[in-house]
Amino acid sequence: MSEYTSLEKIRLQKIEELRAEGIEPYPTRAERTHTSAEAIAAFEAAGDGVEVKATLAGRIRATRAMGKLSFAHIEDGAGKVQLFFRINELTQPRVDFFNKMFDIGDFIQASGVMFRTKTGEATLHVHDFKLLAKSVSPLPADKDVTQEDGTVVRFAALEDPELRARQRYADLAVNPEVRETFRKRAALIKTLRTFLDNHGFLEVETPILQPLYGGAAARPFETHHNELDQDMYLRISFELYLKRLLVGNLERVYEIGRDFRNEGVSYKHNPEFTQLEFYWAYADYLQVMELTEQMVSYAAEKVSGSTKVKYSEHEIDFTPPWKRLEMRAGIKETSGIDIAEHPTAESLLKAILAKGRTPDPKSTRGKLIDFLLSEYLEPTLIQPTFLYNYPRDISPLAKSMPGDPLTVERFEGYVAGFELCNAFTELNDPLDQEQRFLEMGRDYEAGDEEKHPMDEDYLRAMRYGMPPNGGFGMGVDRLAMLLTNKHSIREVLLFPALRKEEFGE
RNA sequence: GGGCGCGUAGCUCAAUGGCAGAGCAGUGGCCUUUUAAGCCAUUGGUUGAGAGUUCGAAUCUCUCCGCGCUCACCA
Repeated sequence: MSEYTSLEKIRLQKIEELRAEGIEPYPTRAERTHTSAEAIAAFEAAGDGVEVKATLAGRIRATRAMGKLSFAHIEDGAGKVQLFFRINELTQPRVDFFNKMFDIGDFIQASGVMFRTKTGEATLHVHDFKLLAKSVSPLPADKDVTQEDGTVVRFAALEDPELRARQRYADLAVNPEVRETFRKRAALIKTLRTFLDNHGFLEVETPILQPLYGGAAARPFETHHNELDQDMYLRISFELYLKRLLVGNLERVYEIGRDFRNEGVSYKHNPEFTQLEFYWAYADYLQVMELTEQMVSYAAEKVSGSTKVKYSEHEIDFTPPWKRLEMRAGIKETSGIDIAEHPTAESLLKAILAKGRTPDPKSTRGKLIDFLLSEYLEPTLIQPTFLYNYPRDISPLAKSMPGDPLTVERFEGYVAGFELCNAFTELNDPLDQEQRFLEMGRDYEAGDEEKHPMDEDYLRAMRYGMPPNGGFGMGVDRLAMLLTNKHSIREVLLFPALRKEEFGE
């Protein structure tokens, strides 16, 4: 345990004094009749001369002592309300007791009658009060005031992004808009569930701890089961397990849960993130496209109140239909390179080098196309756009287009210049799938660390027969960013991954 | 992992080679309708850690730690 600061020592001293006076600083039970918002609403609704009694409970956020009277603001889950202490009802020693022993950050219970102050604020006139929990460490100091025009001005807010993420509890305690962000996030996830439930999808849970990983090109976290003496992996996607369920005649399934990828961290990547995947029997990627724009616009409407949301300097319009752009055309338009004219990696690499760009020279053709996509096309895709038809060699689980074996029926949804979702007409041919795994295995030999291992059980499932189907995956955190106007994934994760903190011994 | 930047009181920030400061928070006092309450007084620092240069380092150099931005990576 680290040393207490001088401010903390003063508060610890107060705790001792309270106990010496027979006052428990952490009493077991609390009472309240109204939340702050309920008390104010009841007061506003009551007619003149009607007394509104209330017992409130919350955390002290500001105090203003004036000798024979004191004001304080407390905050609870519903908002803030002002308390008014006066010697007439409480006696001077009780007012002094409040001023001396209560600090910002303490939890208090106060009973009294609602009234309006000279400045018009609905306030609890306190007749009795009680400490509910003493705060030892001062919250990161923060004061704000709502001005007459309704704007909130914040003074000395807690802003350090590291501290805010590491001590999210303090961030939440002092920054109400952070609480609002996470309420919106919860609403988003609930909305996605409702939408899929209403469309006949069954929510399922598949293993997070897996003997073999797959379904995406990513490096996994590895762990070990002691009793089984077996290496295990944290899943990098849900895909292969959800598609096993289609074999089992569950026609529409979805899962919302955590994926883990042992890779870099950035404003749009966290090592664990929330993924939504669904698989839809007898549908293809075009039907999935339509369901996607419906689902996302529905979520935007429910969470933000409109299918148009402000993001940075843009207004993103999720109203269907979204723009559809064939990937080849989009790349040609933005980079000037027509990938169809370059059927080999060598030829395409030459064309890119001629532009003065330098991709990894060992890249496959698919990787080069992806390079063009992210370098030229992706930043231009601000409004929701479906890019469709992808090269086969970077899509080992997607079905080829009839008559064009090198292209697969796949789309990705882009918004605000980043990838939001990824979907395809799923490969359901077990022999083709085995071939793709083998190709991936060869790439793996060549040193790529992100290739699919052969999943024999998945192939066994496929051999029983899998209905044709469309599959879909979406980064829920990224959608949460879009709907809350946040520009880092850390802002929509309560506890984002951070380097381990060193505490003194 | 590479590049750039940042780290000063509990919080937000000054001080660019010459006495480490302000506002808020805290502590003591005055104050019966305040709301960033006000007024008077006052506490609080190993300037992220360590080493070096210098008469003198928050400031310059090096190493380390942490964070941010960015590149790579992330089909």
